[in-house]
Amino acid sequence: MQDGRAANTTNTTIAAKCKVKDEGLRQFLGYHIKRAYNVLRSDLTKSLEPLGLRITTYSSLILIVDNPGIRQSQLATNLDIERPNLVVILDELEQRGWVNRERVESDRRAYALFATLSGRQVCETAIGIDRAHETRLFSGLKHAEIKSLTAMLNKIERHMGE
Amino acid sequence: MQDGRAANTTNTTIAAKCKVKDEGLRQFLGYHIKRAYNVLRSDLTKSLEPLGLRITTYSSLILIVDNPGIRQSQLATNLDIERPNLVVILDELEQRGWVNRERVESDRRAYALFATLSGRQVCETAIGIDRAHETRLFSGLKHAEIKSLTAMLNKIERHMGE
DNA sequence: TATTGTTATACTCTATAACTATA
DNA sequence: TATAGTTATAGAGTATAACAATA
Repeated sequence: MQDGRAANTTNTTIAAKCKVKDEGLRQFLGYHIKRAYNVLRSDLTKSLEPLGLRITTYSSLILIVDNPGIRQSQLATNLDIERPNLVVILDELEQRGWVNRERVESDRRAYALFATLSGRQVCETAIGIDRAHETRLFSGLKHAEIKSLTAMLNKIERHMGE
Repeated sequence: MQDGRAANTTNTTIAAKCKVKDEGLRQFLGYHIKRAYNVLRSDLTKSLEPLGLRITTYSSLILIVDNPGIRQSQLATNLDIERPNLVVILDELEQRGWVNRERVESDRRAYALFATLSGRQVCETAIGIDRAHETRLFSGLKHAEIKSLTAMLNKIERHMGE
C-alpha cells in the first residue's frame, strides 16, 4: 500500500487518482483541534474586522471591560500573552480611544487599564458578533455537547501546569 | 500574594485585589479551543524540535509517506495550506534529504512527491513522539471522550464548507 | 484560458533579551 | 535586587498577487 510507483511508464501518479490517505494524521486529536481552531480563527477574524478589532485586541478589551483597573501584567498572565506583545495590543486599543492607561499612584511602575464608553460599546457589539459566529459554526452541536467539549478542553489546557 | 496595598484613596484598583473576572471570555467555546491548541502546539513543537521537524513539515511528511507520488497541490489542499507556503516546507524537507520532488512525465507542470528511506524513518520516530506527547497531555481524558471530542471537532471543521 | 509551482511580500501571533523607571 | 512596562527583534504561520512553464 505504501508505494504506488510501480512503473514510471504506466502510472506514475496513483495518488492523483485515489483519495488521499490521511489516517496517519487523523489518528491524532491535536490535528483535529488545529483544524477546528483554524476554521474558528479565520471566521472570527473576518467577523470582527469591520469593527476594527482583531482576536487579540478583542480578548483584551473584554477583560479590561470586565475588570476595570486591571494591570497590564495581570492581563498578560490571564490571556497567556507575553508582556511585550500586549504592549502593541494596548497601543492599538488606546489609539482607537477604547482603553486608557492610568498611572497607579501607589506603584508608579504600573498602569491600570480602563475601558472608555466607546470601548464598552464596541465590546458589546463584538460580543454579539462572536455569539453569532459561534451559533453559526456550532449549529451541529447540542448544548450538552458544547459543555462537555469545553470541560475536556479545559482539562487539556490545565495539564501543562502540572 | 498579588496585592498588598489596600486603598489608593478609596479603591481605584478593584481588579487588583479580586480574582480576574473572565466569564465574559469563557462563555465562548472558541476561547477554550484556542487555549487548548496553544498548549498542544507549544508542547508538540518542543517535542519535534530535536528531530529537526516543525509541525508543518511533520504533517506534510506524514502525508507524503502515506501517499507516494502525491502532488504539491493535493498536499496543500489536504493540509489546508496555501500553495506558496507549501513550497518552503518542501524545500526544507528536500534539503534534509527526506523528500524528493519528481517531475511528472504526463503533466510536466506538476511534481510528484516521494519520501526517502530516511524520510520514512524520521517520520516513524516523529509519530512515536507525537503519540507520547498526546498520551501525556490527554491523560485526563478517557478513550471514549477523545473519540467524541474528535467527532465534535470534525463537525465544527466541516461547517465551513457548507 | 486555466493550472502547477514559484517568487515576493505582508500581516499576525508568538517568543526572548535587554532597557527604563520605579520599588 | 526585583518588578512593570517598554523596545527591538526574530521566528513561525498564514494570506494574496503576479509570474513562468505547461496544459
